[in-house]
Amino acid sequence: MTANRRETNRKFRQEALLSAAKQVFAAHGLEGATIRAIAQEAGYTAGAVYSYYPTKEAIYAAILAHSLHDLRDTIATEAAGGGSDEARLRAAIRAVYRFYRARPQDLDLGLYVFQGLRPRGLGPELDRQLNSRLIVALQKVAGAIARVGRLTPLAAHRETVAAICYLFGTLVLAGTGRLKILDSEPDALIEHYVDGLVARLHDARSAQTA
Amino acid sequence: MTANRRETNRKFRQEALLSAAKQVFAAHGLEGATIRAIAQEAGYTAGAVYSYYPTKEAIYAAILAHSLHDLRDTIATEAAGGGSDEARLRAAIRAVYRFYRARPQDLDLGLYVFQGLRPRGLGPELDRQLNSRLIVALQKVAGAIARVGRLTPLAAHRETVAAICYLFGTLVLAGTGRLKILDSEPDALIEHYVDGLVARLHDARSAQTA
Amino acid sequence: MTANRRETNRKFRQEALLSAAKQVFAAHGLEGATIRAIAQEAGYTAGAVYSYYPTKEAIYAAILAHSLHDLRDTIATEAAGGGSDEARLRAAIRAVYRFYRARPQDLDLGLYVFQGLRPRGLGPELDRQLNSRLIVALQKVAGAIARVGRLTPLAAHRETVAAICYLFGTLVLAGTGRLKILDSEPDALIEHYVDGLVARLHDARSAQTA
Amino acid sequence: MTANRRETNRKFRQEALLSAAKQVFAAHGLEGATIRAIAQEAGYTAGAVYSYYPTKEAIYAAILAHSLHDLRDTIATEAAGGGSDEARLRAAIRAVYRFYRARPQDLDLGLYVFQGLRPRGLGPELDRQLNSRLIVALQKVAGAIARVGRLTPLAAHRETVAAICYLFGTLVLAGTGRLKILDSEPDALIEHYVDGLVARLHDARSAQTA
DNA sequence: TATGAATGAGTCTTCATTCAT
DNA sequence: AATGAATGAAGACTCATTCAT
Repeated sequence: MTANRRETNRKFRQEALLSAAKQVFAAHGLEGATIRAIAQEAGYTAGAVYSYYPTKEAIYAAILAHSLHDLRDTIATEAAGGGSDEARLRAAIRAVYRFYRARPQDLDLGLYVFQGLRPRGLGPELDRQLNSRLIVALQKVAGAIARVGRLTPLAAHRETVAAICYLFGTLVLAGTGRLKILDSEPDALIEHYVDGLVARLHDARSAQTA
Repeated sequence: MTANRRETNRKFRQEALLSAAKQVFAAHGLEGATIRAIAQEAGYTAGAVYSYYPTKEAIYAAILAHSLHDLRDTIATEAAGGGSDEARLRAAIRAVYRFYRARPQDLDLGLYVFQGLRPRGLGPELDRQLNSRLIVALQKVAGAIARVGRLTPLAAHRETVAAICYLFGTLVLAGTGRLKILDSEPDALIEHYVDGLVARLHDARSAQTA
Repeated sequence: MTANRRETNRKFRQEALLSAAKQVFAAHGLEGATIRAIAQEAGYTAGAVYSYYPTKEAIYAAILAHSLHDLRDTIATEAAGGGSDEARLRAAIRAVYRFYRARPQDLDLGLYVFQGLRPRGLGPELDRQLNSRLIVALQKVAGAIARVGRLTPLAAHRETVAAICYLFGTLVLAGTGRLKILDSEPDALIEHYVDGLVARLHDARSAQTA
Repeated sequence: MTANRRETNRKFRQEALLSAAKQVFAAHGLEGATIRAIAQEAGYTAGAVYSYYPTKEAIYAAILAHSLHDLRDTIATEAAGGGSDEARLRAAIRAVYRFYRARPQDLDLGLYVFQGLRPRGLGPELDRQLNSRLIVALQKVAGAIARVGRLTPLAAHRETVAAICYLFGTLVLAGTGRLKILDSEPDALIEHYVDGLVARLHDARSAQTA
């Protein structure tokens, strides 16, 4: 039991550290997120951080994993609510959108990790983990799309991917300030897209029925 | 004349340096693109770089400016070809897509510069330049969309922005390897989107005529 | 207690570093006093220095502050000894003289900091500190002069400033080796001046009495 | 003759360069006086400077030599004017004072060169040259003092050195801004000193006569 | 003589990381 | 588990100086 308690404590502090890291990251950006800053935010010394994470990259990885976990939860929660399939579809897409809109750093991090900026050492293991989580998260959306449009899994998948592309494109452009220049609101763009998508799905269903 | 020759030589070396910078940037990412690495790639000493660019940021700016310039040219060329409005519209969208698909670093840079990672000092001047170029580039697309769908400028603008979102989202996801995991081809996604867009525009036109 | 011990240790090493800095400064001049050289002299790596002083200028400031502190102490001690007002006056002037004669680098630093060579960033804060200390130190001298000569504060002040001019002039010329060329001993010059000053003050007193 | 003309031209440009150096030095301080800045001020490229001076230190040396030359001229001119010995004495001292007051950089340089800040390579040769010039310059003052006070050469020399100490001390303290803090005007201090000196010399003369 | 290109040593500073305590 | 001291490699940038032209 004592060992258990210790383990629990450890986990707890590890989480606290992660939380601090997120805050620093959000406040100072990826580059400004030094180990020292993170430690300080958590009330520790730089050295102490290494009791919990072997490497700075490991912290990034943990944040990212956390983020994806949260994303899955969010989708599950929001898309699980009662209502029609259509309502759940709308909810699922909106959930993803709002999630990243509210946590732009998570988007940055996700892109950062797999982009040219990639820090070495994150390696394929994390990559696989991320991918599986991503797929699981998307399955919800794909399922909803399939049901609303009575599409084959393949067609539903394609439509889902398209939606994801649009979604992330909107998020990125909004996050980089380009949308403002184009005098456009990301929320409206998303709603517009979802409306179009639903309409298309209904059409597909009608065509099929006919 | 000698002065002229010298100036030419200088420009040439400046370009060579930029080229080296692009390569380093492509190979090692933005963070790995140290002045030393760039200089070495170009066969110079670090100090020599400063004869051509006063600052590391200036190099980034130059690359970005270059990229935007090329983009404009590409669009102009590809979308100017004869053919129907529809053909030109397709050409314009494809041009943007192919451009960034072929030069993923340019996409990175464009996003990088205005993101959380943003280096200070590039500032509003470059921002404005980028914006104006972006808008000009988009005008081509918007014009084509308006003509094909006989849309009001406002409606055409909205449709254009949506297309851009989709376009960049696809590019980003492709560039970060996500699309592969989702078993999707970016080319197909783009074609699919364009087809849908054109169809929608034709519908709009018909509705209007009726 | 442990914290106390640590703090003490830290202070100690900080002082050791300062001491090293002074030596480097004395041996290689202000320009030669690079962070690396200082660190090396103290047996550290360059990076370690930054645990103790945030900036190179901070080291300069610390040395200067130290110096001024010592100067005040020296004057207080030497001019506080028993004896007549005259004796105390002589003691005070000699104290300043000997102080800087024994630590020529401190004179350099004091001049350096506020001269054309001035490093930026030391700024007004240190300036004010230096000034206040300077004035306090001089007050002792001015007081003695006033008492010996029964002068008004104003007259005493003027005489004090004159003495300071002479004092520092002698120190600078001695320090730069010019006095040797002129075949003169700084000690003798100071004594001579003090003698003259005292005589003048006595005269003033007599005149007043009469 | 052609060789002569060439030589003349060369000297001329060398002087122009020196002039530029002085200006840069005055404007940016000793540290800010880079070869590039000097060259630019003179309308040259950095490389060209090396056609005239083998080293940066050589430029410093040349400026200093120039300065001393000018000083000698100034004294000669101002102290040569008709009038009593006393008038010439006053004129000589004032000349030195005004000279350096008007060209604080020259004072800096003089101190710089022989102080802890000393750049290597200026060497004993220049030192000797400077010394001899200094002595010559002072001889004028010493002569005047001797005549006014009817002093032995030795006594006159001592008085001269004392005057020099006072003079330079005042200049240095004024230049470093200390005098302002002490609420004193350097001009007044000098006048005061000269008055005192002259009075003393008259006394000495009277004593001797009696 | 003058240029302009280039060098190379050096500057301060930052930071992830290690380790004795 | 945590500290605090220290390292060492790296980073951008500067500048006197050299040299082919």
